[in-house]
Amino acid sequence: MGHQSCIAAPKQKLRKGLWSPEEDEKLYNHIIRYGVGCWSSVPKLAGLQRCGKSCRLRWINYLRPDLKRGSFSQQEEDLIISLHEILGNRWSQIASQLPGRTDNEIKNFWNSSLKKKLRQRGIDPTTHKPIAGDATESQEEKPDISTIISSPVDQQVFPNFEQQYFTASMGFYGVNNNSSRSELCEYGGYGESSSNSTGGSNWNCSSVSGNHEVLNWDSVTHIGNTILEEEHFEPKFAAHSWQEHAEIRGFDGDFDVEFF
DNA sequence: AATACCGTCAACCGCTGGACA
DNA sequence: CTGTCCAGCGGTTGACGGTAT
Repeated sequence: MGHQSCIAAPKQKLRKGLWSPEEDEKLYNHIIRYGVGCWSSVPKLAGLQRCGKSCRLRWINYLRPDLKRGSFSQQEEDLIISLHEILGNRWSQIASQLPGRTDNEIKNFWNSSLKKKLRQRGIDPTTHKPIAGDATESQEEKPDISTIISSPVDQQVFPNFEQQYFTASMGFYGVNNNSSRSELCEYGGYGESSSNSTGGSNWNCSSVSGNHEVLNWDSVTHIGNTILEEEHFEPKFAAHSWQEHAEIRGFDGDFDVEFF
């Protein structure tokens, strides 16, 4: 099962290793002109001796025009840490909350820098809990995470959804514990019309376009109570309201949530 | 000056799950 | 149901540059 990775065609040997500027140019021009389509056909159409997988990676991690370059800001750093506490090593999900950053970039940043920083603060980067024997010091040095994540109780807004979280830097989030994977869903849809749904029991992330963030009301079996209430969102978090959320995000007037 | 060591980052590898025949 | 193809994901590797010895 699964697909074979970058096996060279019998006739021509596929290139590996670092990309040359010429290769970058070919790939970039091809995708700008024709779009991605099927990655496995991209190298042939673009005139590259690379496998489709390599092209895809090069585009996603380096050539994409919307990529943000340069070092991570303090806000991004805090966000990665707080998201990692919730999501673990789900780099792509973490990356989806940081516009212009790739999963690879975040993973590298985590492994080369953030892990070390957390250890220096006496925090286990895996569990995000104080390292044994270093509890006192780490408690003192640990940043006030309530400024990053808090746990609002806005049942009247989302009566069927118990897991709603506010993050000062990200906005308002719910947790989708669909099957074995939990994931964050950003709430919003401000300024949009609202409708309701009764059939579901959990949220699913939808696409985010512009400043319009919407949610899918998805039918899954349960809400991620267990994981987050027990492990992540205990009393240390203060409550925030939707109004507060709106104010922090800088919305004027009414805001609404769109269900579909 | 040489080289050993370390940190960073781009790229690869192997695996998974979805779509489809 | 099974096999194949594909995109996507996370772990790992290797190249490279900077710093220490």
